[in-house]
Amino acid sequence: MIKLPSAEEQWKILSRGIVEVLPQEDFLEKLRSGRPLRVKAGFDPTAPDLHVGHTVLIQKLRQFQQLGHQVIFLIGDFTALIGDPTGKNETRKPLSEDEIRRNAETYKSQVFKILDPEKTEVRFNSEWMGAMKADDVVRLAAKYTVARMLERDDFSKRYAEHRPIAIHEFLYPLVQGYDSVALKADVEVGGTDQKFNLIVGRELQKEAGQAPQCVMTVPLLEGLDGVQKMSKSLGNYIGITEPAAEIFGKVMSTSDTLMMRYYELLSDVDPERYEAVREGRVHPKEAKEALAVELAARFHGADAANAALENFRKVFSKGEIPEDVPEREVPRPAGPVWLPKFLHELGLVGGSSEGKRLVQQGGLQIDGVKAAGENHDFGAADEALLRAGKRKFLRVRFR
RNA sequence: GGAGGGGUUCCCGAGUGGCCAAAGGGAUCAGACUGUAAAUCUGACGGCUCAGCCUUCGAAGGUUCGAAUCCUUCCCCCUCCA
Repeated sequence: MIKLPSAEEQWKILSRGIVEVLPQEDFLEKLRSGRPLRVKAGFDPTAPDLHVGHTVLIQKLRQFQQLGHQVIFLIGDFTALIGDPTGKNETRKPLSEDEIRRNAETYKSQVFKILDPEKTEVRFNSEWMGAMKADDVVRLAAKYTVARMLERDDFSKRYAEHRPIAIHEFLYPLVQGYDSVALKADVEVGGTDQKFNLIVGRELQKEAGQAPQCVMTVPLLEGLDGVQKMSKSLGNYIGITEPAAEIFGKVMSTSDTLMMRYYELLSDVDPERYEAVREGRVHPKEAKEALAVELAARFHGADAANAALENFRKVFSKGEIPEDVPEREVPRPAGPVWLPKFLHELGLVGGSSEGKRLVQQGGLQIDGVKAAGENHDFGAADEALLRAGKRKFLRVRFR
């Protein structure tokens, strides 16, 4: 049996960066009991590509895990089968079982970059939900009232605005809550948007004669635009499977304000350093680079992260050419080429109109010189280095 | 079942017969400025063999010299009443 640190020590670690724990006293009591807690977090297998926004929660789970608690990684395959009706988005197509299984696998491989697979209990809620008969579902539905459902912010808002709420949307919180019953969860962690669903779990556990779980919420991470929450569909995310250089570049492109937020929610730096950054005692550029290295290293290792840093400095700080410029061989043109088309053929732009625009606006450099016109004669040169916009490089070799 | 509102270019959203590839905003891209920051400014922003041509305004037909705008049918979304 692992000896757990004192409740107070644990609290110090676990309370960092969270929004709230309900009820707090109860949570401390559970920590004091000294037994490993069953800590549940649910994931929807619809989006197999994790981004760093998801990792806020996963990092929290890791803390629990490192303290000796039992983390339960719940994959909501049953819920995914029904299809997710989240608010404004149009109803998603239900996934096939095969897709779900594949997604779940991808999920696991990504999550286990952070969590210890040996110590994580992976479960699927189809295990118990799939076995339910219609009458079981009715019984489950009977445990909650419409009025209480409408307490959910999202529902009440839509109800007030006369926007539709489909009946099955009511089932989501219920199913999620029932998962806690099935798993006998002591704690459930989720994003703030999950608060209502997490609380439903408490109610259902009480009904089932269990001690209700504590509910811990973590903030939703803002995406790269700094306003909306990070999500794949908004394209404002940093994916954890992205190449180190991409992760690095994306972190560097954040505003200073957003960087602070990322420090708060994603970084593992020690408290002194964190304070120094927060108080502006570290130059923002330097702080940002450090964060970019930290995140790139988390998913790709220190070597890749340092390489990304060096390459970044080289290209953007010193204006040099990156290490790994992709190359293409093309037949030597007979005379001057029309650049818009040429760029399109090389895949540097989406179409010749776009290429034309790029050239006109001075966004194209050939061997470090801004292209003067739409036609260019490469003459007898054996190769040329093209730079389209800020980040796209290509070396063409003529043969 | 009844009544009403609506589907416009990536998104929001103007546009009710020609001056409409379609206002405005957002997003995006490029340039300037920088710390590849943010903010700001400038420009671009359907496609193409690019002073021209082709394809767009839910779909298909029709009226007209001419339609996103008018008519017909159809599809889809939403609200209210029951």
